[in-house]
Amino acid sequence: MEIKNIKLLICDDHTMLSQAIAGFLKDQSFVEKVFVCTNAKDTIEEFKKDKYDVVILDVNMPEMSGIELSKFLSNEYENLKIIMLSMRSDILTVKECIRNGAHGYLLKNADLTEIIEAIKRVLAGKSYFSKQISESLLDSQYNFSSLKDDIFITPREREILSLVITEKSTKQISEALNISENTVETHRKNLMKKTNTKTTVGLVKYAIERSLF
Amino acid sequence: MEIKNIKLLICDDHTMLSQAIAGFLKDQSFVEKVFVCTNAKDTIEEFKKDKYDVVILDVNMPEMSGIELSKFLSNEYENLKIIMLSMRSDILTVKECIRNGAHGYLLKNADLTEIIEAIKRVLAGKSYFSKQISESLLDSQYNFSSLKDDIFITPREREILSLVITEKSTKQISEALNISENTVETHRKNLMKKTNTKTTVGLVKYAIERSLF
DNA sequence: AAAACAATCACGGAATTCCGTGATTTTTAG
DNA sequence: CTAAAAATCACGGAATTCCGTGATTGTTTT
Repeated sequence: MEIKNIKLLICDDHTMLSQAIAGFLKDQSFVEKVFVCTNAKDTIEEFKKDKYDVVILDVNMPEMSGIELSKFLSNEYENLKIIMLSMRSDILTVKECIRNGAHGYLLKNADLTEIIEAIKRVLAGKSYFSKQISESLLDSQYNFSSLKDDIFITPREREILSLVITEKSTKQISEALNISENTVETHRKNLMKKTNTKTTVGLVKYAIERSLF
Repeated sequence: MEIKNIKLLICDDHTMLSQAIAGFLKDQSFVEKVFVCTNAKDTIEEFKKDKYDVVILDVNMPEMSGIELSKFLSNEYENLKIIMLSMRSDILTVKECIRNGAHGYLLKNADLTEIIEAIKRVLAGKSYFSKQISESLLDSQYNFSSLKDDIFITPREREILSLVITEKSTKQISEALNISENTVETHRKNLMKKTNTKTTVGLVKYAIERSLF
């Protein structure tokens, strides 16, 4: 099957990156159109106007993240291929992207030409991951610790975490939520267990890095 | 004065971005050469081999930051023009860049064509800042609070902060750096004062949010 | 209905952070 | 050469986090 007349959409709040990549892709012979968006809303709008074969989505965007957008688009458009773009290489994020419809995952510090490779692969019904990612993914298949990695934070835990990262102490949180300090501590302990961190610092990093708030 | 035969060097650990921008710049008539680096070390090496008119440096890079690199290059090469590239728009960072020799400051979410404008401006001996930045800079001239904002984190403090965010305790840090726990505590206290935070959590947020590491 | 999960609470002790206050020694820049 | 800035250290006490261990009560899910 020959690939041609492909229509692409890139969504990344770093305009400089998306425009530059768009310029690069426009030069490719198999590309018919490249549309650039800087946020999820515009992307959804544009999808109502035209049909696209492949979208390249930044994972971390304000308002609506690329992951949420991916979930939405993959539900709406059956044949659409989705490639995520991210500067983070942690497996949890990658897995979450896959669960939400992504077919490929590219690192921003990968070589630019990987994009071409990725587009061709996903159009051929296969998947594509930056080298570093695919290695980690393979590891995680055989690695025990990666399984318990599949973390689910409960609503209450998330609520407590949100207060933790605003520099509230256990006492302050307990007062804000009208529960005992012991309970708050238990939640914090469980959070640390689930996120596999030892200190509040780790918790904060976990939360911020995957832009939970 | 006409601008032509310009040699550019781009340094950004996000290869995808630097390569894409390089592609864009190569198409410009006034550009003779564009060299791409992904880290400070390679950049310094390359400068020993060839002469450049303008460098575009990412502010946040692992190992040696763009700011440090800027300081080094502006000292070594008198006529070199330096444009910083960053995703953060906080004035403190901008000011620090200026202090360290930068002539321009571009946001990654600015329009790609701004680069052309910036290059032409700095080559003409002027400065260039993304709109959002120049507005903030103007504000800060008249705004009191922005002055006391002028935080200077010393190299040592930065070092300690980097260990703090890797979940190291005061004791562990003191051992790693071979200094007393008291000293580490003092640094932490000073950091919290300077960053206007009350807890380690705040410190971690400060560091991550402006991607200091 | 039983198992699994979520949310709640308790206690005690070790470890760590936080805070004020003050001081000495390098190092750096004018 | 001298200020200024940076890095070093000290002490003591209050506050907070961290950790283990265990338990009760609802609420889903199968």
